[in-house]
Amino acid sequence: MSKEDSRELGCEFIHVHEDIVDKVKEKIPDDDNLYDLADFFKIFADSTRIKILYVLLCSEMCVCDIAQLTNMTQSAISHQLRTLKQSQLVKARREGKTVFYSLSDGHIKNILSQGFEHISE
Amino acid sequence: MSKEDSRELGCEFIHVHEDIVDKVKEKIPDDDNLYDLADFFKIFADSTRIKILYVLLCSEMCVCDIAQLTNMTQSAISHQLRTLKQSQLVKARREGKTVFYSLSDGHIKNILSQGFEHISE
DNA sequence: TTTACATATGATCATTTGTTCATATGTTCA
DNA sequence: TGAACATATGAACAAATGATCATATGTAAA
Repeated sequence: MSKEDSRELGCEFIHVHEDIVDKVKEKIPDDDNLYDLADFFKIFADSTRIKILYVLLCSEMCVCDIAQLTNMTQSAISHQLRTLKQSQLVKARREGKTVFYSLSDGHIKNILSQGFEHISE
Repeated sequence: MSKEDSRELGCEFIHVHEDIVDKVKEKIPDDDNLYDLADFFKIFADSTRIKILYVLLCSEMCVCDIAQLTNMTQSAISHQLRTLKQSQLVKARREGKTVFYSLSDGHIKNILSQGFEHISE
């Protein structure tokens, strides 16, 4: 590797431990997986959605119940439920005029709990 | 409760199960906690940051190494490391000109793993 | 103390995201 | 069928976010 190349590459550490860097490179997940992972965490990255999930943890519920419990507009909740449904964290069941939403994934409680443990430290 | 009130409140379910709704209300975490929780998940809601964390999972590393491993600008990485440091997920150690970053929290691996399990289903 | 390098940071810009408003769809009951 | 209600949705807007660029800070060696 010429001296010009090494300048372009950046700090000296790269050259000293180039082999280590190469090994680490292999351990990084594919870009597709990383995007999916980020998208997954994005779902929990909004307090309204977290509230909805907490509410549904207790019992299935209709849209306007959730809206009331969370002090949010029916529209806002409906939009977020759509997001949650697309992410398959939530499922819907129609009963006459009302639509009941419930969790469609048993791990949600664990994920929220683990997050909670973290911020409580 | 008058008929006018009930109309304002929304769907009929509210009235039928008002007691249940009240109980659920008690189980929702405080708003402060919800915001903190959302902020916590926000950290993992970006693929660049996840990449950085994966890299640091293997070994401590300097900024430009991370930049090279992630195919990102030194500046972009530095900005994100700042975020991660403020969230106390990462700590820095200076050695001469270079600054070595490393994970400051042992749970990060678990959190990423749990997320990964999820998207692999 | 000047030079070179590693990192940090402020400003800017484009993109994404969440809410609101108005309105559409779907369902029940008179 | 039409009125009333529950939910869904598209458009618009404001706020948040992440990358880039230029430049500043900090450190070591000549």
